[in-house]
Amino acid sequence: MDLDKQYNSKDVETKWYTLWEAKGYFRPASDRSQTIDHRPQTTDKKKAASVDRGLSTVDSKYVIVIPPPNVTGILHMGHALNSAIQDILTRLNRMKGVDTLWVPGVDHAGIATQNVVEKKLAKEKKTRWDLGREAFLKEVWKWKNENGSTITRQLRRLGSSCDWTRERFTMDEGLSKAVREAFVTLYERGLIYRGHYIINWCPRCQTALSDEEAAHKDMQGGLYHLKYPIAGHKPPYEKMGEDHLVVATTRPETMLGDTAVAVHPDDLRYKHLIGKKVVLPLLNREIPVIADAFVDPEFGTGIVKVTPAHDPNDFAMGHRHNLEQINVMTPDAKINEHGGPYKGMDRFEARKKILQDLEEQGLFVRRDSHLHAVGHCYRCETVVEPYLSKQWFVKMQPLAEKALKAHDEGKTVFYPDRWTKVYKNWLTGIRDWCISRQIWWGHQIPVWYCEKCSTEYGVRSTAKNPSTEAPYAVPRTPYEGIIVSRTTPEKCPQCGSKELTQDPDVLDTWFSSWLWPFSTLGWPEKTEDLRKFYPTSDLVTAPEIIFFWVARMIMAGLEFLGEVPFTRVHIHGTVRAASGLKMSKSLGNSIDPLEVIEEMGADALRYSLVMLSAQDVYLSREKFETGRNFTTKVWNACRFVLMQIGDLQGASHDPAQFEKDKLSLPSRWILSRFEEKTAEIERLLSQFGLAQAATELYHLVWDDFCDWYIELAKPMVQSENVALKVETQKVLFFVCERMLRLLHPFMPFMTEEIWQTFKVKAGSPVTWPESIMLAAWPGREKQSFRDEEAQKAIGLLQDAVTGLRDLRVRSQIAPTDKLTAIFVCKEAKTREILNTFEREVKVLGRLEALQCVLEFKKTGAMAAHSYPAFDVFIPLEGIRDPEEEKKRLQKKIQETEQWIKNIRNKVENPSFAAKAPKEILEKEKEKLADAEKLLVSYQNQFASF
RNA sequence: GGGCUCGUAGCUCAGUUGGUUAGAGCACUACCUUGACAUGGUAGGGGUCACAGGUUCGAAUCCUGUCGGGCCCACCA
Repeated sequence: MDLDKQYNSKDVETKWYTLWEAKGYFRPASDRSQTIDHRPQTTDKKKAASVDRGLSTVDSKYVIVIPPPNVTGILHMGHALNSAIQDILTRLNRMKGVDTLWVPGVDHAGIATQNVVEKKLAKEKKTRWDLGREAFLKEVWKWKNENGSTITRQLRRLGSSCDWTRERFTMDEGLSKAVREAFVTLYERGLIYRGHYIINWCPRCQTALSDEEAAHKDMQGGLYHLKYPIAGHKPPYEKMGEDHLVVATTRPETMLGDTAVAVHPDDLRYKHLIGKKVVLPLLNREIPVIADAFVDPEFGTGIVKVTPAHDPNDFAMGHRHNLEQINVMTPDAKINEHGGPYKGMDRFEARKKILQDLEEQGLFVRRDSHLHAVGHCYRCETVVEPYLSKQWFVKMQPLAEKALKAHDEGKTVFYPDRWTKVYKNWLTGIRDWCISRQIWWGHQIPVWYCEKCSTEYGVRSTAKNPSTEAPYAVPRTPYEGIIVSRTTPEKCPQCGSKELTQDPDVLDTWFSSWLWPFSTLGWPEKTEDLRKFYPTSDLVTAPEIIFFWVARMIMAGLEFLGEVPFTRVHIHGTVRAASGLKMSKSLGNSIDPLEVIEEMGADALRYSLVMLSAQDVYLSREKFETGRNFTTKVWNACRFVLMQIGDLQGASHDPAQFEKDKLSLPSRWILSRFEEKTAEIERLLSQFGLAQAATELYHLVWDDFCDWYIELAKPMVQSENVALKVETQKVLFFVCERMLRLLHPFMPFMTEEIWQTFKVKAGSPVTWPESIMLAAWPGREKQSFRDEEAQKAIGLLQDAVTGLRDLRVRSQIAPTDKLTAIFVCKEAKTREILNTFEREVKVLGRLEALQCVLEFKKTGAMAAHSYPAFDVFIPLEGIRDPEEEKKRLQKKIQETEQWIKNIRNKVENPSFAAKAPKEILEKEKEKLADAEKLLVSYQNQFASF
């Protein structure tokens, strides 16, 4: 019945998690056949009526949206923090009796997963092309089935109480259906188009990426200045603007695709050259000099080489001037047949060779060191290439407008608020979303091309000038020869041909993730879950995911269901290594959450993380010790309580069992303290202040409960006064049980383990829920124990005891020596209180006897400690170092005088009296009185030397 | 270039809408293996709240500027 001396996190965690899941506690209450009574039970009906049972919100629901982790992922600290926060919110609401749902799952992580499997194949010297699409996909599924549940298994280790019966995967049948529905719906609404544009291309993954997937990093690179001869001139080229122009570029290899050179139309230096031709070196192609306002005359020479197929700006310029687009690269970033002699070279190899060749021809001017942002593939870190290709896009502006409107109507709220701006800015300047990926693992685009009436994927042949497919000129009717369909079509509706080919590309993984809040609930079917749980309540995620996911989910929710998918968005900090860098495996600075769980337990991990999460979390191993020590403290405190209460009959968690006025002061105090802090914690939690709430709880448990109440209770439970003894046992039990419930969302495992023992202890006739998970959250109960008087009294007691302890240390009196102390207090009230606490002060201050007197003259060797309300003296064999003592007192006197001066200045300032609130004024006056009393005490002491 | 954020004890950070003599954890010093707990207890030392102005009776907190970190966004080659 009692708890083991040491907490065994491993066994306890497995035991309870298995049971919780088996019993269906993770499922929403409305799903379970038996109704669970969340109310604390009481045997006294009359008193019960006065207690708020926390049932008022039973009709409401709480649904949290979890970011689906990547199927290839393993749990890292970011997940751990994210899941800990979500689990706290979930457990909290469940305890409040709210119908609570948390749907878990993973996304298929198209590129990442495909990379993993391709790497595996590479070991057997095979590529996906060797296998073919179908066989390759089989391999990926095989891999997924074998390895894809790692992360969800790890989430369980953390204690995440998600409803695993509803677990989803973005490639599930249902979610795939949702993806098709979304695609086709958007297409029908004219919000999806296919176009020939510059996109971010990863040469290693060989696929297009969205703008968000190309992470820009500042890199020190070169800005190369090159000479382009003006047509008709011969080397040497020495007169800039007459026989040649100088252009600057960071990517010299793209010059192979140059189709113009541009200057600003008003740039007088070059006006005469507009319309003339220059000769593209190495390839000896004549290209025109054009005028375009995009060119910044201030930058470099004011002349830009224009490569429409390899740079988004040049692409736009190319459109304005009807320039040819010459793609000089193959999908794996080698120079293609348009690159003449450089064909077959890798882009960086070609760069070197080109610079070398230019140098030989006297066309290389110089290289400047240049810091610029270079895009990198977020999955493999390869430098992405702006690349011209035909891709599918979602037209974002109409979607973004809805999201912005919803936000203005107050339908979405960010915590903390500053992220609102980030969100809105992104939406305001949003660009179209490239959703097609040239990989195989994912949702294949539900578009079919008729082999008869459309050649080569339909539109490509008709698009000689891609400008006819500008993003905001989307045809209202489907492209001819293109079939966009929710189901696999059998024949072409135009010509009846059965020779149909599905678009080989798949959709961006986020195109399935952005549907998550409703696709997981069954959409597009009109399911019961969807009706009941949509829209959801909260989303908890990290800032880096706002664009990828949060904003897009909001847009999707509004577009497909007409409602925001969640109202509150909680953005927590990023987890970083102590060095400030992002934690990542490749940097070797990561701390594996599972190792921490093994070593210290999941509860310690969770508590530490949450306490640190007020801002970005900078982690080092030692930081987990705080949580570990705290869990140990809780364990031991509960162990003590269990030992003390023995076989107490009728131990109950019913607040109605106590009559405030009849309790001892310490009990009144701890009950008051708990009530006060519980309200505070409730307040903090309601505004997502989890870190602050965890800190409050930490101090409540450690400082108030363990350091003071338990110490005060020790003499009381050993008292011969049976009534006092039993009362104290009951309060210990009551407070401790309540503490466990407050702690449960933060440290689920240990609290359950202890609580079950408590439950056994409580015995009949009190009935308890089966698990602490189903017990009531104490935050909403009626306030009935607030007790100013007790708080004041215990404050005095704490001063008295602390003062005595201080005296002992300062006077070097052995802790075991019993002493007699004299308390001098002017006020009868204070004397009365100290007298009441005689027993407690004696025990905690290790006294043999104590006296409370009105006045006292120090005689002989005595040490003293002063408080505004009283002085305390103890006899002393001999003062160790009188000079030290004198100095100390002098310092104290000085400090106090300064203090008094400060308050005087304040209080006696007429403006203060006129303008400050009365409360503050009163407080200041009290302070002044206290300070003056203190000063007198110090001066008296000093005088006695 | 734009935006956000931070600068408080040796270290990591709390500090609500301005109002106790600015707090905690770790580290440090001294004492304590006391029957819940040494992953502990008691007591103590340690801070011009980055800097300079301003608003105010009153500023760590609000405003302006400066310096110094970090992050995000951005198509200037």
